[in-house]
Amino acid sequence: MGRTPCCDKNGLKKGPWTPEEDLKLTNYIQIHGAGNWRTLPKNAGLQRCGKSCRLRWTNYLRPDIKRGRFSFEEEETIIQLHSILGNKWSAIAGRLPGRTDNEIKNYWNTHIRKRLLRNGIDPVTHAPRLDFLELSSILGSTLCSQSVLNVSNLLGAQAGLLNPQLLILANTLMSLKQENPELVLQYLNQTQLCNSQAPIQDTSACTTSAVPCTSMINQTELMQATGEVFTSNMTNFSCPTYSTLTNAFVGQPNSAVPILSENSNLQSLQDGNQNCNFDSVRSTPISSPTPLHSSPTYVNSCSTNEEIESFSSLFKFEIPEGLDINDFM
DNA sequence: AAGATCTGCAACCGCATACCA
DNA sequence: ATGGTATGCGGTTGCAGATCT
Repeated sequence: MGRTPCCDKNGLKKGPWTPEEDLKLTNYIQIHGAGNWRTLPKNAGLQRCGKSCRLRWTNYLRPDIKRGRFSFEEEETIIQLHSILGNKWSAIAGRLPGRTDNEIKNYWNTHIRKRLLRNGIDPVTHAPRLDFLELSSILGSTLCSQSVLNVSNLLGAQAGLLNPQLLILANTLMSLKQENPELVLQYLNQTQLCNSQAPIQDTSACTTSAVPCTSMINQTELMQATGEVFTSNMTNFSCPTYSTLTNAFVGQPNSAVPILSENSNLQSLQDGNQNCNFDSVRSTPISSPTPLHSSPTYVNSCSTNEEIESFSSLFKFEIPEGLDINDFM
């Protein structure tokens, strides 16, 4: 139907609201009630368009608006609702008393979306991202196999479809294993990185299928352990804590490295690895219809607890049953 | 210390839909 | 049925403050 008359007519103010304008709008609505936004600004003595007034009232001045940070419960609710409703912010806001659609939208774009991305979850589909599955598969098949293969050869022509740095990462792990297989195997056994019940030496359990080997791999720890190696090979991929590698491969030879829960992972990261940057490894989500760089903000470092927490659970998704990794190769 | 870059959020823009004459 | 207006909604922008180099 007909287009809304543009708000920016002559004499109408735009931009941030002043306290005086807020007061005028609030006073008017308290007396006359909200509604009839077209005539409201004139009646309230405001040089604003009705649209601007409505937005200001619904998103900021309304007395029932809950200000402040979102609680954990609210955040979980938003994620769940978004997985069902998509970007229906008003519908989501309807289930979160005191929160506006604009506030939820902003919070999604600035916090939740980035956290999901860091966790390897596509914020559009809420499914694990394909490139992370690929990396997981590469790492699993690489580390669990006795034979030394070039990952690019392993993937053949499909390798070009992956983030090149994923290939570098996998190749680096293979190089590490080639240079010092005993340490790698020892570490793999300690961390049960290969999900086989048998020791790594019995590689048949792993080489038959990459998927079982990579399910629920604690890859955060793997990343920590190999971070120093990456530093030498990758300019943008560095974990500055040298002790991490030595602790993992040299220290505590008799004590099994614990399989970390999310919380303990968080603690270990907080203790010494806060500056790890994995973003260079992450590629534009293949499964996402919208390019990553379309977002006005894009994380490029991990420095907050929230990010560290998210980071610690990286790769800890389960590969769905029935998913044939060969479909991607 | 200062400039560059990043981040979060309020506000705007334009399209879609509802409503009404 | 048609067309004009009001309102709702989602995407995007701009800016101030924070952080980084």
